[in-house]
Amino acid sequence: MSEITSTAPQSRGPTDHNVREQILEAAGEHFSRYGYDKTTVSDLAKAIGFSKAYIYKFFDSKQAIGEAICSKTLSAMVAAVEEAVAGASTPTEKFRRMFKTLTATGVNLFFHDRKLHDIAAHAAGEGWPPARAYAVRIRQMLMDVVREGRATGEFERKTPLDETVRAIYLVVHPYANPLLLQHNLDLIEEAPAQLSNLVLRSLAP
Amino acid sequence: MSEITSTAPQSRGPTDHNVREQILEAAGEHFSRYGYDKTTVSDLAKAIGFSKAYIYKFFDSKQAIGEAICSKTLSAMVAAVEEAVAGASTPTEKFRRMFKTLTATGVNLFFHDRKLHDIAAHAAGEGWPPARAYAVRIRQMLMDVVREGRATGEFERKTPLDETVRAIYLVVHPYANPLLLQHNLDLIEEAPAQLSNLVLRSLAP
DNA sequence: GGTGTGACTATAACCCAAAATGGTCATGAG
DNA sequence: CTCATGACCATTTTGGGTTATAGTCACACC
Repeated sequence: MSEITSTAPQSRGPTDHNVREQILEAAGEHFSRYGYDKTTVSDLAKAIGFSKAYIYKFFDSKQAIGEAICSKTLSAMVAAVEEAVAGASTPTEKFRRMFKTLTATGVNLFFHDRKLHDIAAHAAGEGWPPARAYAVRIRQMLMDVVREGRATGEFERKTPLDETVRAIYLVVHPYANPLLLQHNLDLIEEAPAQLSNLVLRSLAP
Repeated sequence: MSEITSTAPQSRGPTDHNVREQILEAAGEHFSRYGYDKTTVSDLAKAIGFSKAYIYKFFDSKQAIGEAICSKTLSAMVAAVEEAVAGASTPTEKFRRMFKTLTATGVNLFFHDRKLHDIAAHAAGEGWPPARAYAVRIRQMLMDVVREGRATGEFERKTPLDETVRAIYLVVHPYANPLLLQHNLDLIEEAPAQLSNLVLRSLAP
């Protein structure tokens, strides 16, 4: 599972370096336990036995570290969704599972790793590259499913593909985006199924 | 334009009373100009020339005043949407206008009366009665439109009415709810039209 | 009864100096 | 040359003492 390839993840120093990984490991631990704000760069430095200054040989800023961690989190969610989709046979079922898994993993993150969720929500709100990349990835997956459904004749083909995908993404967005998801928790029980049905009705040939 | 009838709007003292209206007038002015938090109950008292204690003869709490103002705001939005819908001939067009006007008035509130928008967003987040009543009202309007569309044969009739309406409401929700709308401002240009198209496709007989 | 208030309390908001933090850089060790 | 840091600065964040605010109540006037 590779991190989400973001636009310009510019990091200083060698991209693969033992220390860089140590930093990320410590950051993952600290951010998850104490949160992004309550973790200082010095904390991370101490955790790996180096000085704070050395951290900045590998990352442009604290935010860059946050983005890397966020990237990992979102990649894990994408992986979970991909796995769920892979296990379905028809495009219809793929879409259902995609929506369901998307919200389920999001909710799971919210309740079981709140601190990491907060980072993801912040990233979504601020348009951090990993959040953008995540959104692009979701749209891609949607497009794949719709394409396949059109190929098999399961979905209608009149509406321009791009328009269809954009609209479906807009439906999914409030549940895929951590920032919005946390305001929709009271709808989580019903929303994925009901919206899946609506979307699939709109896709009927 | 009457305020949104909320569940248990319990207010003290006589429901129609000159002073009560004075309070609401002053509150509308102050909340809109300085915001809910920056307005004190004493400010309102001073504005109408009474003591703070007297305010509490008419309202249970500061929040109760806030709810009343919020109710007015949301009622105005509903009225705007109702007017737009009334001007359309077909259910299809009614739905389009409803969605469009809903987001337009919401965005307008956000940009032109930010302080009142903040109250509405807070109300939505906290589940204040006026916000709930507003949501119910929107769902009612949706149901009216869908019903009419089914009656004229413009919309499909297989899916249970209630399910259809719930799903459509879930689509509209992120743009009707002030709390969510403010996080979707970058989608405002495209969302109403594209989502309207998707919903209408799903309603096709 | 209806109208109206000053005095009171418990809690939340505010303020600001002191401490902590993000980030840089010149320099040293090997 | 690479690896690594302490000293340093500008901005934030924090602690906690003080003030302001929401809400109540007993009472006064008509």
